Amino acid sequence: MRVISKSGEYGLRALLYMASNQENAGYFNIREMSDELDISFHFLTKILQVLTQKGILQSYRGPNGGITFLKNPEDITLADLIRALEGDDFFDKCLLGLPGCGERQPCPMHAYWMSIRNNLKTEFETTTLADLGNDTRLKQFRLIA
Amino acid sequence: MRVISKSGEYGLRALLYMASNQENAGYFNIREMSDELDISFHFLTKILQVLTQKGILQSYRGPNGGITFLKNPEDITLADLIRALEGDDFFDKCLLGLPGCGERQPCPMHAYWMSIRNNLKTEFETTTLADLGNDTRLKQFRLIA
DNA sequence: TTAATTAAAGATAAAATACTCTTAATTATT
DNA sequence: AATAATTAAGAGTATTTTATCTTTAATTAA
Repeated sequence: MRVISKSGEYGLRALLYMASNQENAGYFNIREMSDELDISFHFLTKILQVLTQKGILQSYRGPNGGITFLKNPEDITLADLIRALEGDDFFDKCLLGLPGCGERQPCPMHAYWMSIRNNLKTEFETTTLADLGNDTRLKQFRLIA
Repeated sequence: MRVISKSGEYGLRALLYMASNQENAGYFNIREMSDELDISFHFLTKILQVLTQKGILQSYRGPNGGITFLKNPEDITLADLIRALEGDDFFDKCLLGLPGCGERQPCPMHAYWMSIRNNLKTEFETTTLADLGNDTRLKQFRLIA
């Protein structure tokens, strides 16, 4: 089950990395992060730009510039991040992909899937980056098979 | 959230259709089904072939041929169907897409995601086509916006 | 003024997905 | 035996999505 795209994966990895290296102070240099996380610099830059536009991160140009959190990690939920990178309707799609499926015209899977989807949504909405980042320091951001 | 591919959607729609029209007896003609469900005949044929190879359906060639259930709808779970069409590792993938992520080398999201994933898996493993097909007769297989 | 950085937009490449076409095999009917 | 109706199988094509790269602009520090 591919739940999120590469953009989502990279964004999540980047934010977890940042959340677990907050002592860093100042701005995170994107080039360094992209090296560290083994993500294409330009691709990562674009992803972080989106998160900046969505009000999750804050950027600063010029020497010693970079990015940092605008909202605190305690206030950024997994759902925020995923909605920003995968689209606002992420948690609202019909399992069968039928156009027009909804309360008024439910598809055969509607009620069943909605309940599952809502559980997932709740889970993601109540988990913050801080929750995840806490003991992340010890863990792997890059695993090589 | 796109959980399943078009193949998965089409396969699920087709099986729900069949499960809710069992009085039909005999074999379901694929051409008719593809018309009814508005799915390309050749594409649907291929999907159903996979399900036949996986031992979920049974086919019969020649005049009045078609497909029917090999296993009973009460014995086909959503998980069976999805595994057949999306791959056996559907419920086992790392949220971050990291190679080598597992118990021995967990990624930062591992424990968290595994628990969510397992709930979903259990849900899908305990829901059969019969459960879903029961009152499907009344519902829409094609919704037009 | 220069160098270091992110911003932005567009171009390209690669991969995955979706779909189509053709031919073969099987079966019923005549 | 011949024909027509079907699914099987595999190859081929098209489309879409995802990922990446390139270039230029804007901003800032030194």
